[in-house]
Amino acid sequence: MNFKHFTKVLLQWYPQNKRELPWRNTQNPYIIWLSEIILQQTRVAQGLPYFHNFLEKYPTVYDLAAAPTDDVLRMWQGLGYYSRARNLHACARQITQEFGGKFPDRYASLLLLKGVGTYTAAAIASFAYKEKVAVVDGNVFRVLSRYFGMTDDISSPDGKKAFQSLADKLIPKDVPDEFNQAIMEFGALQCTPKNPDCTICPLRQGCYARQHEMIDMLPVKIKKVKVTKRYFVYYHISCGEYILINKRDRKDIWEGLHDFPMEEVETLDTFELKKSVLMEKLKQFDAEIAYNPEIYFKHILTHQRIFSTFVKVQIALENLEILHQWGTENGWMLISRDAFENLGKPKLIVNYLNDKKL
DNA sequence: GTCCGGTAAC
DNA sequence: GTTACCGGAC
Repeated sequence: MNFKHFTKVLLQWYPQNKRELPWRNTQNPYIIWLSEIILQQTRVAQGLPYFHNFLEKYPTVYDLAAAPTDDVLRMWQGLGYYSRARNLHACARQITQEFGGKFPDRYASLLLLKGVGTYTAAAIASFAYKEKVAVVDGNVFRVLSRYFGMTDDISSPDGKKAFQSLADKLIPKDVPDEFNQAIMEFGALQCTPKNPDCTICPLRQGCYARQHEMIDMLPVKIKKVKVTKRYFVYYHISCGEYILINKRDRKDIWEGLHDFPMEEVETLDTFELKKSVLMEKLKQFDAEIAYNPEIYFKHILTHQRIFSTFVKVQIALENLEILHQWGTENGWMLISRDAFENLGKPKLIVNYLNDKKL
């Protein structure tokens, strides 16, 4: 395994490259805790002035606990994620009221604190008490996934566990605090999210991502696209050998593909043919209409779930000319079945035409 | 405009 | 298990 090499290089790299930051070189849990809460979701440069302001105004956890919540929130102004400030304050009161003013000194007990999750508990436990528990933050995901070629999804709980497990195997028992600082600093300064300079990387030998040209693909983070539901009512309007079709335009799915005239509705449950604007217009034609609301197609895209029904309209041949005119006015085309066959269509339409559900 | 990121609440 | 929370960098 490369474990030994990885850890050795990191521990060697860190003292030569680390930034001098005010919360390093202290084992005061209050200072470490304060800095870690501020640094959650926040870059060092942005958090630094807040850290100084807080420590000046609240030198001890008692000062912070005694402050009005409004003051704490005012101090936090501009830093974002304001639940952190509320939790910071609640945690300070927790410490003074439930823990006699003394921070818990073990990972498991630190997790009981408001606003302290696995990362922050590990950071405090290792930095203040040298407990051998690995921090896993965004930097650690990146460094480990790239060096070891770990493709687990970091946005899933299982993926997070896999990284925690690996980090816990890597962390040395003699200098767990140094290791935690080193791997995060390495991620922040050397193994950066974008354009890392691998030519000067001390871990380039043995780096999986570099050897496999996967720097830009790691870590794997599966985007949680929110799936929206949409409801389409399609009108399959034919006249002899001709059908009325629609070319889909920009700013929506299936740009440039062909489908039918349609109406998008809020939900199919309450859709009624007699309320349809299109049906109203179709009344001018001599037509035969078939619609079964029981039958619908479900179509799944990455970010959309489409439910659609089809209204079949057969128009008398003598209406061909006026149908063509009406279609043109609406930006549709009246073309032969054969011609439609040769146009690109969404899978949903193809499924319908193939009678998948009808 | 897109990406980034710990925790708690849902 | 999934989502809301915020501001800054690019």
